[in-house]
Amino acid sequence: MVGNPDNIRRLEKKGVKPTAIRLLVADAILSAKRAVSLSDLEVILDTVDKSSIFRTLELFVKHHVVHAIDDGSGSIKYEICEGEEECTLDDMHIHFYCTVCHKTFCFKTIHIPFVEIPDGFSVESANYMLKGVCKDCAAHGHHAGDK
Amino acid sequence: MVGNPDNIRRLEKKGVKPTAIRLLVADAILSAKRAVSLSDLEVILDTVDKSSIFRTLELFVKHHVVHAIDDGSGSIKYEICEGEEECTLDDMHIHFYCTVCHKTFCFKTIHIPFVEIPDGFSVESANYMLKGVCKDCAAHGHHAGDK
DNA sequence: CTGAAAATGCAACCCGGTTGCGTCCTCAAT
DNA sequence: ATTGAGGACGCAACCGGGTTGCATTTTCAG
Repeated sequence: MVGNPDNIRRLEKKGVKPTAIRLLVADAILSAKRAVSLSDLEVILDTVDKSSIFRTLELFVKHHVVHAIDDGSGSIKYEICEGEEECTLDDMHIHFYCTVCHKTFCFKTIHIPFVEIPDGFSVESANYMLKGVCKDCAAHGHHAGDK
Repeated sequence: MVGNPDNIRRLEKKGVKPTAIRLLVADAILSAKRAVSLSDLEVILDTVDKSSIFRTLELFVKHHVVHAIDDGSGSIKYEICEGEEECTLDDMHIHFYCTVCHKTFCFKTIHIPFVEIPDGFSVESANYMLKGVCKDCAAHGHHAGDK
C-alpha cells in the first residue's frame, strides 16, 4: 500500500505530514463519495485503531483537509475540503440525511440561503440539514434491513 | 408546589396526564425562555431522576407538547410547542447557538428558506442552525469563564 | 378496599467520542 | 551507523449524554 500521490500532495499542501495512516484515512474519506463518520472509518479501516483515526480527523479538521458536519444522526461526519485554501465557511452548503440508509449526502452546488437575523447577533457559521429519503432508497423501495 | 393551571390545561389538551413531575418539567422548560437540554433540566429539577425527565420529554415530544432540536452542541434541546395542534413541521424555524454561553435561541418568526433539491430526494424535515455570538454575550463582552 | 396499569426511581448499560500513557517510528545531529 | 528527541500510533480506560430493565410507588376504576 504505497499511497496515492494525489493524496500525498493534498496533505502536504495543507501542511500535514503524509504518514501511512493519514493517507489511508484520506483515501477512505475520498473514495466514500459521501460524508463519513468516525465509526464508518473504523469499519473501513479495520486494522487502524479508533484513536488514531480520531486524532487524524482532528488534525485534518485543524488543517482544513476535511471539514466536520453534524447531520443530527448522533455522529459527526467528515468530508474532504476541496478548496485550495481554507474553506472559510466550512459547511456552507446543504446536506441531506437519509432516514432509511442513514447516509449523509452533500449538495455541494446548493449554497445555504441567507436570512435576516435579529440585531446584536453575529453569525460565524451556518448549517442547513434536510432529512428524508434519498434517491437510491426511494428507487429500490426501502429494504428494511439495509445498512 | 401545586402546578400552574395553565400548564395543566396545556398538557391535557395534548392528551398527556398532568402528573406532578410532568408539570414540573413543563414549567421548567417554559420558564427557561430558551431551548433546554436533558442535563439542563437535571440541574433545575435536582430532586427528579434523570430517567423520569427523559421519559417525560419522550412523551412530550410524542404528544407535541415540546419539540426537539439538535443544535450541534452534542445534547438535544427541547422547547415548548406553542401551536394548538401538532407542530406539523416541528423545527421549521431557525435556531441560533451561541458559542460563548452555549445557549440555544429560537427565532420563531424566521422560517427556513426553501431550496431546490436534486430529483429523487424527498424531504421530511429541515433544520437551519446558525452558530455565533448572541446579543447578550456580544453586549457584555465575552467573560471567558461564563457558563 | 383491592388489583391492574401507569408513573417514578435506581442502577446498569450502550455508544460515540476523548485521553493518558507506553511503545514504535522517523529523522536529524553526531 | 549510532543515538536521542519528538512525533505518530495502539491500547485501554474513561466520560457524558442517552437509554433500558426492573423494582417500587402511585393512581384510579371497579
